[in-house]
Amino acid sequence: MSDGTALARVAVDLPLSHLDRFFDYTVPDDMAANAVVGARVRVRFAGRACNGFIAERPTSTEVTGRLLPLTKVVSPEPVLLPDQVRLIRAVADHYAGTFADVARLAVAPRHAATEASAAAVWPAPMVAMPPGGLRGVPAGESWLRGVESGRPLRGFWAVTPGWRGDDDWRRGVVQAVQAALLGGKGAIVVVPDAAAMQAGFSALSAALGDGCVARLHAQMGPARRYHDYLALSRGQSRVVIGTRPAVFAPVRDLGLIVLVDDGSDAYAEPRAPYPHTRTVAALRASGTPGQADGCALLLAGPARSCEAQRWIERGWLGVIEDQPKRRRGGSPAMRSVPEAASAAHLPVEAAQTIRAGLVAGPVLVQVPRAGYLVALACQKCRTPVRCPVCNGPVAAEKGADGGRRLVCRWCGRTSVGWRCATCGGTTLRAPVVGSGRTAEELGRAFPGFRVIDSSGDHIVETVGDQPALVVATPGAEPLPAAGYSAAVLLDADLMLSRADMRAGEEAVRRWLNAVSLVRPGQRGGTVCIVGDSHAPAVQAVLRVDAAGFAARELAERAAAGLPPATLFVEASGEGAALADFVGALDLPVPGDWFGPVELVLTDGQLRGRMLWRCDLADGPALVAAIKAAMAKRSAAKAAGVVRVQVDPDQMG
DNA sequence: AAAACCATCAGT
DNA sequence: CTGATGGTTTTC
Repeated sequence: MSDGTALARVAVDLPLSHLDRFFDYTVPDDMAANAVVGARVRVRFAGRACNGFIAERPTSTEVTGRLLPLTKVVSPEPVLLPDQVRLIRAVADHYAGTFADVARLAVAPRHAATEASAAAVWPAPMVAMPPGGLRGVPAGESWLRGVESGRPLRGFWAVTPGWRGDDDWRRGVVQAVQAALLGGKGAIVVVPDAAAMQAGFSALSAALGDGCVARLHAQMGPARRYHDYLALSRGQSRVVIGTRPAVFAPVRDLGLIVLVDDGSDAYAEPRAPYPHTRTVAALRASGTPGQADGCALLLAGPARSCEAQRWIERGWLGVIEDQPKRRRGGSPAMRSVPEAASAAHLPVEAAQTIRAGLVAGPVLVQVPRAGYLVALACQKCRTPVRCPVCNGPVAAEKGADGGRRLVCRWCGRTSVGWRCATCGGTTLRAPVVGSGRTAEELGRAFPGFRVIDSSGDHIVETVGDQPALVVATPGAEPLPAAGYSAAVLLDADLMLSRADMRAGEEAVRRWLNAVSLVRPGQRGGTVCIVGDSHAPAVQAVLRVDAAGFAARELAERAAAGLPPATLFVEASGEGAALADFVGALDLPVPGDWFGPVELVLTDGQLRGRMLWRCDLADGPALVAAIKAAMAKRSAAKAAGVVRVQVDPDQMG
């Protein structure tokens, strides 16, 4: 139908997956000026008032019946660009989710007061590309020139791990953004956390000028977040740095997406449909044939995820990295020592590394996050269990006979038949120990030095150049003013023995991120890994060979039929609902399915979990079938909730 | 939640 | 054949 009536195609905010499409409304004359693409509207849908966005302004409609008019244009602000509409649709389709769910992740919530006050001045960025960064790396310079001339190049920048002042990932990111700006386009930089956002923001502001870089981060507060979001959608700012939501940012004429440390678990969105930032970035950079242009994509970091490796091996990403010689020279000197014979107490060589490092500056000691280490205490009176000989902390180990025995982490002596010295109790409890205790222990071993403890809820952001012992969990390492003189990476074997498909990849990533903060070997920087040097992950760090490790890991995953070489889809829910869902499923492709793999009791209810696996090529068909089954259930108003996750983070 | 749709059936 | 009725499907 095409009779000249003004029309609006609306993405209505509905929770039902069988209604996951656009609906056409007429635009009353008095709303014609405000009803722009991307505007928030109110509409009547099935008798009730709903929120929505105008996704298109079509000139004709397929709908044969009578159209309802828009109820109201909430605001003429175009907060959803056509480019985002396509991206949100593509992400929803990839994850068997709905447009409405993805839109909720993509669009900053409205803050009316901010919208009205508006008119902040965003100066135009200045561009004068500094040396170093990508320009100091083979293939980097030509990559930058390509982006500058508007080509949608995709690259993986393997950042050499070692302290180089501000010439770290930030320098290359600034250059890449400048290349996009020189090409007349905008840029998005996505980082894992708020600390990295601030670090990157400072670097970008210093290079481009104060006040021209927008930030997007869920914890910024509604007013600030909407303020910066509007600056982008209005075209006042062309550059944004932020966490997960930034990958959806309304940047006009997008020329580049940069994703820093793509292996970080912070990129796994915890809300439905659980999109991964790396996948969203790839979808956005790829564009839609015939509809949307793609843009350049740069993944950057010292580590290499299996997914990145897969893209590299398929030629989808080009590698930008130092020659091996420069990579070695730019990295700290590496060594490893086996864990002390008994348990996790500090080996002599690690203590030497710390002592030598403390002469020249701060020393980083990386300890696994609380939850991996277990310290024992008396169940009754909570008194920590101590070694009867040296009063050191004690760990429980399995003895040769299979029975439990206690081993001192200081002196290594074993004991059996423990009895609490305070209350006489004989039952042990195993509370989780954080880095606090380790900091305390290390402080005692190196008296006279300042001890800085950074983890969890007490993260220390920076540390000066004076000698200090810095104990930190992965991701919580304070940024050093002049680099760490040394680092000790504790409990490598423990990190690698986690029951997680990604244990190795994740350990290498965390270690290389720590190594990146240590001065190069030429300037005395030393790193000591405490763990089995035969483990491939430890070898990868010793040889600064993230690429070799990723290639090996990817081959192993492919051989085992694990992601990213295959596609997994997980469905979980209460037993009857899950069974109903499985019944509604019409599997179109060959593949395996497992399940219900697990029946766990959650507050008295049976919860089932089911996994499907198929070749990547069959992925779209499997996902479409899963979506169809969900639509069937939602249309039939079926009872119970089934949660579907495509590419789940944990495979169990 | 409301409207539109559709099959069925009693009353012509 | 028509119009009333009630359950099902659609929803612009």
